[in-house]
Amino acid sequence: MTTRWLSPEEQRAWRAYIAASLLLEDAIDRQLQQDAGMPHLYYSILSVLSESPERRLRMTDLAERLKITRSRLTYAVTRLEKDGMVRREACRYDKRGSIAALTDDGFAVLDRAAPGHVETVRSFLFDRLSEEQVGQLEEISMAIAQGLQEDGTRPASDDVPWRRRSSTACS
Amino acid sequence: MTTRWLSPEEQRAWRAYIAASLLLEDAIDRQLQQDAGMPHLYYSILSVLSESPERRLRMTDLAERLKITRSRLTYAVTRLEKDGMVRREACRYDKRGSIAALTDDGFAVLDRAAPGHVETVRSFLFDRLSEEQVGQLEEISMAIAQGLQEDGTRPASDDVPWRRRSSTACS
DNA sequence: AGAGCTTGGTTCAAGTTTGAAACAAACCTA
DNA sequence: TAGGTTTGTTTCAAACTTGAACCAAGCTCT
Repeated sequence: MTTRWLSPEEQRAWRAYIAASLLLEDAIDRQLQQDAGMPHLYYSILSVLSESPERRLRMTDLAERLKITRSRLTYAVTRLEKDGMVRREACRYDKRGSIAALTDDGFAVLDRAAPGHVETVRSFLFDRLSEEQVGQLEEISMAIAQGLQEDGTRPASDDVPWRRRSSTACS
Repeated sequence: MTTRWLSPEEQRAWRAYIAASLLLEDAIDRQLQQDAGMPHLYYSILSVLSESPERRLRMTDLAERLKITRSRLTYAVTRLEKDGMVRREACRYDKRGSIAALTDDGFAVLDRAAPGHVETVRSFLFDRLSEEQVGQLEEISMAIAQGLQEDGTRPASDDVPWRRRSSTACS
């Protein structure tokens, strides 16, 4: 089967996209590292927890929401716990389970960092896009995410990467 | 000054975008790691080099094109050199300079991996988007990247003799 | 010419991510 | 109910990234 190479338009879109996502993540990471002493992912963990019932969530659910591996989450939560932003609790329904709970300190840090973070996202992203483009970005992102989440086991070819499923993500 | 929080639409777009970019990079990294034994960035390095005149580029130019730090590039090129995909050469115009050159082995690896990579990008990205959306994605990405690059610290004028334009292919 | 600034690139330590392997609890099922 | 499988989480080593510090070579100005 002969390769369907990218058209010039696709080529341009792909390169622009790669560049933009690298630069944006970078800028956000830098800002949060500066102002909150943690990378974007860690901030997102606090953020998701803060919106969850009782400000706590099971590790697996948290990983699922954030679209990251369990192992990566374990490391991150360990660090956040060390810093007193999060506390681990046992799950009483399932003794295997572990629950991450946002501490008051964690909430305070989040609260302090939020305005700066939003400002950054706004100035680097939304201030540059028209209202229409915001809608387009959402649709495009949803389409991409959907394709990557739909349940593993694809027909035939087994060297195609698969991905875990879940609903929507975080800040 | 009171924070301009994200509107519900912006919120949704942001979260969808974060999820999509994480998932996509992840899928691509996994595919390339599988099929070419290297992460996406490393593949991109080979790809950019392969399209450069004489298949070589100065470290700084390479870093600039890829939107990564010099330090990160140094590490990556060291690894690629160890694997024989890239060779470092001295720059004769500027004795400080170091040039990364793609080896024949590197080119061969790139050549073998390219179809699978393109197929992945296509199936996870372009197959899910309409032609219109591809255009939108490019415009949105350009807008974002532009804002993040015109970032003070870089004087616009550049008369360096060995600076050149890139052509086509998929990084 | 040479002091002092800038640029190109690497180095180093600390932090993060990855994927596979290890464990333990929960869930079957014969 | 023992044995096997699946599920939730952590652990470990190896790979990668970060940012600051460093060094050498070019540049500027006097």
